[in-house]
Amino acid sequence: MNYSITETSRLTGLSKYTLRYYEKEELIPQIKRDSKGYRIYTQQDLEWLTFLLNIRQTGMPISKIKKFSQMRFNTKTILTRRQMLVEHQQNILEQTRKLQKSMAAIDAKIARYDRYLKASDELKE
Amino acid sequence: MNYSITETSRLTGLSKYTLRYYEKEELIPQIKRDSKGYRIYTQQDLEWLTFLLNIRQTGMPISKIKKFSQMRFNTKTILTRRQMLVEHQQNILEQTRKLQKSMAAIDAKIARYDRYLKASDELKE
DNA sequence: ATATAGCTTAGAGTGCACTATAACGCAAGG
DNA sequence: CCTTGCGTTATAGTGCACTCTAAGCTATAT
Repeated sequence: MNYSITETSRLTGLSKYTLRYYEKEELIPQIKRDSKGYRIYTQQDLEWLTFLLNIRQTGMPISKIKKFSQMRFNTKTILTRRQMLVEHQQNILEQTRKLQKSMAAIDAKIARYDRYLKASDELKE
Repeated sequence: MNYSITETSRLTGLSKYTLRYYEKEELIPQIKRDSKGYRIYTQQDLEWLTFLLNIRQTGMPISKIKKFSQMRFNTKTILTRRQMLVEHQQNILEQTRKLQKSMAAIDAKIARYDRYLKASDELKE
């Protein structure tokens, strides 16, 4: 139920450096400490990190994630947070369109290569 | 049929700085010059830039685009180029999966918000 | 003729997101 | 008792992809 920074790093794929950096940058709350002052990540912290990772990996900048995270424990901010997420969904859709367009362009180029390869192959028969 | 750097910038959305940078970095060939030494982009240059933009915007690093571009006029490299593009398609598929996963996670969070908003709204009736 | 607006170059600066270093502390195992 | 192996902090460095500056050169418009 509780995890050290090493375990959390392994579970999330984020380096220890990054975990400390995210905490300093207020992307995650101040993590609880044990008697030695070591960080103890809870299940809730892990879930939060997992969500952050999703939005981070799809391009939400640190600065926005920071704003979003700072509103986390204030229910008055729910509409604002909702709006931020809706905007990020628009962003994701835009990225998806770019990926599709790029995929199609590459398909076309590969098809051209294959026609060339087939044609030069036939010369050898 | 031919374009100045300003027109090319407008047509591609790349800044003039970036166009010169791409040329210096060999992502595009040495562009033809007019009597004044100004760059003249041909239709073919534009098409190449459009393709580069597609793969760049989907995350292919400059270093790889450079390798790819340098092979462009050598038909012996077609299989290598083909392989690079296939690998980039794998990359695009992976990105697509991440976008979908993130989209689903955001959907779920928005649904949570909406349940909260609905519940607190009902208290006011 | 001179201001404006375009172009050139080499090289410096920026912003982002990490990533690493230095210098240190503690506590359990051989 | 001291090495290993965690942890801490503040701060510096890295890599990428631009982005801009400085200094200068034309050609056309007023």
